[in-house]
Amino acid sequence: MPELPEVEVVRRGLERGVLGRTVSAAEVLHPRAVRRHVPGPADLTRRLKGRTITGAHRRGKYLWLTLDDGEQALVAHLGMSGQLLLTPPNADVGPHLRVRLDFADAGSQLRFVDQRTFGWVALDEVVAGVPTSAAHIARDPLDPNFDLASVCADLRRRRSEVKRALLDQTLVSGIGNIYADEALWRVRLHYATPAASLSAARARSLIEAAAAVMTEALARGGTSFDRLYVDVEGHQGWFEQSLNAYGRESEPCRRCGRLLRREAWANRSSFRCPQCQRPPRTTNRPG
DNA sequence: CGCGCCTCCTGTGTGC
DNA sequence: TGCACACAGGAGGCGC
Repeated sequence: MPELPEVEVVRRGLERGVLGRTVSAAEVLHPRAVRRHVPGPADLTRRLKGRTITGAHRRGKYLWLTLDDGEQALVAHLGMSGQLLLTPPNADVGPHLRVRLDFADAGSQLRFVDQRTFGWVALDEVVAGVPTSAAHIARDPLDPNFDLASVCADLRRRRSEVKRALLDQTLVSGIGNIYADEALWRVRLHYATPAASLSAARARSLIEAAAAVMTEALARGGTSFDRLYVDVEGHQGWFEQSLNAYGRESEPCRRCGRLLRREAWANRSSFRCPQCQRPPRTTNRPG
């Protein structure tokens, strides 16, 4: 499941692998993969042909390649299982290839491969440095212009559980289920704690913990928990072994030794330590 | 309008 | 062994 660190690894790979290269042809093999490109697959491939890639950018989990016309970008969201791979042109094609870009230099191909097709690619107009499809996405904690104080203030105004707020990409972007659970474990917070009940210091430490764990994950090449995340060369990341909460059901907490629990939450799973991350006190008490 | 539930999708694992 | 079903979840859409 690609979250910020995994998407950043892919972005860096693309920066090394496709900058300055000119698209000679594009093919869409599954229409669902370009559903966010409203004019349709034919329009996408026609407009990509002949364009040179000038930059590789990211905000949260959104990734985009700017083009030499100065106004358009090829935007990609990897969803659950999307991969952007640079492969030799004659490399085997698996069952999940959705979009393919050939380059005029006849070097590597850029392939969008996606088993579950929650991901997508689209050509989008860039406004104020951000594609329109990502305009609603908040800055992420690794953005130089990330405003920590402002995000903490917004977090404390939320009338929802803290984990729900962490996962809201319009509040702070880049955090998914894995790094949300890791950040909550680091600051000993239960996922159901009301966001509005956090002190300013606690809110700040939580966002800082999310930033720290994602920075550490990036340094290890990301988390390849379900083997669906790989970099542009097909290599896995190595942060899974450093996870303290996610995926560690019935394993001992690395702080206190109690066995971690997996609990159903919002149609998903949450992992927590029953000792370090106690449930919030119920708020609907008389008086 | 804020909040939270539902849905999209397919490979993998499990239980009967 | 084969079938049925639960599970994984990012995020847009929609209902309250």
